[in-house]
Amino acid sequence: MRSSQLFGKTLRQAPADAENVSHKLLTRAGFIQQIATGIFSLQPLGNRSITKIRNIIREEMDRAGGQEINMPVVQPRSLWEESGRADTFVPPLARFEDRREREMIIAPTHEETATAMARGSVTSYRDLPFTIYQIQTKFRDETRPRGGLLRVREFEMKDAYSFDADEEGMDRSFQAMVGAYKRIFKRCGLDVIMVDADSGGIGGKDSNEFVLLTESGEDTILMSTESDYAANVEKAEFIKKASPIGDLGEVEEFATPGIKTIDELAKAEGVSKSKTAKAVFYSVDGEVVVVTIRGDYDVNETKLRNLLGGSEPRLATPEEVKAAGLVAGSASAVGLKGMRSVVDDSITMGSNYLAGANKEGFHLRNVNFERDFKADILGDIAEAKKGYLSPDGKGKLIAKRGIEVGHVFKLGNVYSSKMGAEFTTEDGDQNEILMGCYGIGVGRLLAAAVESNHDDFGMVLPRAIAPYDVYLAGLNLNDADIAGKAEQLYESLLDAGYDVLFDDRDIAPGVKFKDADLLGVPARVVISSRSLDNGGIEVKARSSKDSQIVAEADMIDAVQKLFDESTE
RNA sequence: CGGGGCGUGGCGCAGUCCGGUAGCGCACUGCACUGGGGGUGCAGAGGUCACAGGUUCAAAUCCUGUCGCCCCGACCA
Repeated sequence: MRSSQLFGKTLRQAPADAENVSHKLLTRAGFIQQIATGIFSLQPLGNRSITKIRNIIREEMDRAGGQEINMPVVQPRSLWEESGRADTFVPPLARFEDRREREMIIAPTHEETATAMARGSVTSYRDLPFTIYQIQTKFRDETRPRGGLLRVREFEMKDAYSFDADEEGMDRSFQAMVGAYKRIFKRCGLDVIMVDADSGGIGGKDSNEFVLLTESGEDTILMSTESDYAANVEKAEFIKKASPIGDLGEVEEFATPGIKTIDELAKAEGVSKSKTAKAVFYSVDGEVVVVTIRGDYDVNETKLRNLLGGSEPRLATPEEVKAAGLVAGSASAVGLKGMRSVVDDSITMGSNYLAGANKEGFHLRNVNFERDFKADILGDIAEAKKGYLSPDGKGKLIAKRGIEVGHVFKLGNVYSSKMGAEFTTEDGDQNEILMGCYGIGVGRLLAAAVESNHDDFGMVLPRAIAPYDVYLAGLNLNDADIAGKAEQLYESLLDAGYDVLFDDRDIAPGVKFKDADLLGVPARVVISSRSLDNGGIEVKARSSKDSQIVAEADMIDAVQKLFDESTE
C-alpha cells in the first residue's frame, strides 16, 4: 500500500474525548473512528490489525478442533425466554419490533442460539462431542462504555461453544480451548495470565478469565506472592484469621452515644475490628436481608449474590433500612425476626463480639453466633484484599489491575436443561448435553495490545497484529534515481511476502518518521540520499533506537533478521 | 441511574462572566523555497457557534428546554 493512497489520516492531537492511551493512539493513528458512545468504525489500518487478530484466533480455534459457524445478530426474543434470560440479562437486551410486531432482540451473546443449533442436530451420543465457534458482532447497551475500544457497546467477539456427553468430555473440551487461548494471546504478543473468575450472568460453575495485567485495566486481580494462585477480586478467596474463642460471656448492653461505625466502635472499646460483628443490609428482590461479617472484613457482593441464588443484591437505602425497623449505626442480626440472615464464616472464627443493640445509641457485648443470632445462609462472602493469606496457604495476596481479554466457562447443563438439548446415551437414556463457552473480545484485544505496547511516540505493535510488517519511507523522492530505487525496494519487499506500507508522499522526512512511529509498524526501512551516501538502506526496528545501514541486496535479510530476533 | 465537565471549520482551543464585524494553532488548497524527526514564506478556502424556543434594535454570549459527548461512581459476558 502506498501512503499517498491510504484512506485515513494521522492526527497530531488526539480528540479531547479520548482519555486512555489506546483510545488516543488508535484514534491519532487513524485506526478507529467513533460514531457514538461505545460504537466505532474501523478504518483501513485498524481493520487490517483486527483482520490479523481474527485470523490468529481462527487458526488456533481450528487447530483445537473448533468448527466455524455463523449465528444471527438479530433474534426473536422468544429464544431468550426459553433460557429465562430475556428479562434478567444485564445490561437489558436491546429490543425492537419487526413489521409483524414480533419482539426481536439484538444478541449480546449467543449461548441460546448455540444451544438451539445443537438441539436441532444432536440426537445421539454418537453426535458428540464437538466445538463450534464464530467471530460475530454483539451489542450490549452498557450503562457506561469507556476507554475507546476497551469497553464498547457494539463489539466483535469470538465465541465458542463445546458440547459433550459427560463431565470428562466437557473438561477435555474446556482444556483444549484453554490451550488455544494461551496460544492466541502469545501469538498476539500479549503476556496474559489465567485467573479464577466468577461466571456472572453467563452461568455455570467453573470459569476462568484471561487477563492482561496493566494499570489501565478495570478488573482487580489478586495473586499470591509465592504460588500461581490468581483470581478476579469477585471470586478471590483467602484464609481468614481466626480470633481466639473463649468462654461465651453474658450479653450486655452498653451506651455508645454518637458511635455509628465499626471503626468508631472498635476504637472506643479499644479492641481490634475483628472483635466486632458488622451488620450490613441489602435489598434483594424487594426483600431486606441482613448480612453479618466480622468487622475486619468487607462484603464481596458477587459472592453474596451467588449465595443468594443469583439475585442481584443492592445496599438497602436509608429509607428501606428504616422501613424494616432497623437502626442504622446500631444494627445487628441479634433479635431480628422475619428477615433472612446471611453470615460470613469469619464470624464462626471468633467469639464474644461487639454488635449493635438495634437501639439508637446502644451496642451489645459478648454477642455470639448461633446463641444470639442465626444464619439462614452461612458461607464465604468476604472480599479478598492485598496482604491477606493466599487460599492455598502459600504466600500473601497482592492486587493488580488487568484487562479481561478472554473468558472461559464450564456451563454444564445450565442451558441444555432449560432448552431441552438432550441426546440418547449408549444405554438408551436421555441425557442433557454438557456445554462450555469461550469468549474473546477482538477489539478489546487490540486495545489491550496497545495499552501494553507503546511509548511516547506511538504504538509498538508485534508483527502478528500490526497493520503492516514494514514501513518503507522514501526520502528525496524528487530525485529520480532514489525514487526508482525506492520502487524497487517496495517491489522486493512485496515479493518477499511482507505487508508493506510505502510512504511515497511528498512531505518532510520528519512527518514520515513520526507517522512510522505512531502506527507502530515493527520494521522501518528508509532510503534517502543520505542513506545511500552512507552505503545503502537504513533498517530499524520500531522497538529499538538503533538503526543499521545495509547494502540494497541485503535489505530483505536485514528485515527478516529483525523479525527473527523479536520474540514474536 | 447519581455526581461533575464539555459542545465554536477536520483536530486542539480562545471568545461566553460584561450581548455589538466569529478568532488562533495544526490540518487543507495554490505558488515558491526546504529536504533525516510533524520545516519556512506568500496567497487562499472552509464555521446554521449542538438543537429548539424565548428576551433584545442586536445573541456564540442572557433565560428555558432538549440532544450529544467525556470523566468519577453504581453496574458490567
